[in-house]
Amino acid sequence: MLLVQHIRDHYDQVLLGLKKRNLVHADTALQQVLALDELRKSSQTQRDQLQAEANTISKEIGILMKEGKTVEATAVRDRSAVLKNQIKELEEQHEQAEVELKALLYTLPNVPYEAVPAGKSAEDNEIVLTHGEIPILPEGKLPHWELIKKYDIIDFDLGVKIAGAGFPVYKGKGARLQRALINFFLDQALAAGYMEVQPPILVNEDSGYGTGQLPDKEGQMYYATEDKLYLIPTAEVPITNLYRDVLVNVSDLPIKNVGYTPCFRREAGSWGAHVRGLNRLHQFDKVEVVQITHPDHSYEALEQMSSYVQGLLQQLELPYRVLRLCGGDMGFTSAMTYDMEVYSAAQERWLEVSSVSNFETYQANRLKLRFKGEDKKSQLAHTLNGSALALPRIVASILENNQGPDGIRMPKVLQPYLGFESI
RNA sequence: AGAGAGUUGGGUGAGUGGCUGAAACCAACAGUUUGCUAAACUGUCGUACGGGUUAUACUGUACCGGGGGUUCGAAUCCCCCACUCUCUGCCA
Repeated sequence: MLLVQHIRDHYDQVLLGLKKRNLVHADTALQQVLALDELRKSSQTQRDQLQAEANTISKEIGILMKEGKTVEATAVRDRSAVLKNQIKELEEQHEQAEVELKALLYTLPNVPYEAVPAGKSAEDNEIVLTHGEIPILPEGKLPHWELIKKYDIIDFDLGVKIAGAGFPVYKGKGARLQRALINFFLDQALAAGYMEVQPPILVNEDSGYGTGQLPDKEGQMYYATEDKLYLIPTAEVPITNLYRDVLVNVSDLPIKNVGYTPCFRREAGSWGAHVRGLNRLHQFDKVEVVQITHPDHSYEALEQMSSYVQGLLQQLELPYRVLRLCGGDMGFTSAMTYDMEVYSAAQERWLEVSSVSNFETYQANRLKLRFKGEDKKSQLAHTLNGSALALPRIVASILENNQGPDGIRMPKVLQPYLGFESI
């Protein structure tokens, strides 16, 4: 959530930023934010003054009562009744301004960082770099959804029986590949200085608001109505919310956490072409890294996280490219996002396997995640996160890119985890 | 799931209608003392939103799990909700 103070002080910059996101009514919305804030402040000032008078009167009454001056006390009490009504009115005005202000702020996305390119859609994303050779596959190459059948390692039909479409069952070497990837990713993150956490995979409503899934994205999450809990769409939600309402010491920054969780997405309305096999699922596995940093260092951290993820892809011997998302394609809460895409050689497509973002103070403001600096004042921290990595599309590209007449070769780094060299 | 107890500042914990934004202790911070460390002593020490100021100072209001109510006045009384703990039941 944007800070009103920031909108007030950097109006033009915020406006320009929101326009980069192609937000049509940005100017109107920002003007309205300022107007509501003014109303909020003026009604508070008036209310506080009256309340101060009322408080004084109450004390006087107390003293009069003690002295047994009942008549005088009654007279003062009448004045108090008048004040009470006025206060109530101002209070309502104040509260309404606050509620409307908050509702409006919830509809405003984060302001993009200056380096974010303008643009409307994925077409306009900037390709930062491309790495690795695209393998030339022999005749008869198969897409991964054929390969998993041929080698009987992932079974979608069984998943349909148990849950439904988009809930695959991993079997034999397929299951072991999952486990190997998860362990490999976690071990790598540990080596890079992240602390491992195992968070709940169901979260309450407050957590959904904290990281920005709510309000608005509730349709994308599975919801357990009986207990009012959401299944997490990403470990970002529980891990970042560990720091909701937390005041950390500046010396503790940066905080670096990593966690493996399954992720659940309803993906309502997004099924169609290009979502075969592992390309899009309702349940998938992901290792997520989260950082909480000092505002001065968050973009360094973003670059760090980006190269960290690239390191993983290099070790897995997958050709990839890095995109800097344009204003129109970036997530609601992000100030800048890099997407990592691997090349899946049988589908002949780039597949997004990671998204690394800096949210600056946008989430921290909602979370009330602050740190106490050297000047003893508390200020909002910056939050970042990235997939490191999401499994299904990694599996898809490993299977496709490494297929050969004698089976599917496994990347060297995974072999110690797998206990076999090929499928 | 049933019964009971509880939720107070960074922590422990007092406080049952006005003198309590809140004792005391601990932690933290600053200073004094000290060859260093430690100890001792003194002081500071919640948050949010306003007013005010170049910025401080100063000042108002609110906040004792959340919401509502009673009252001139609520941490304190009443109602609803959430959460925690204990016992019983069930169970990986």
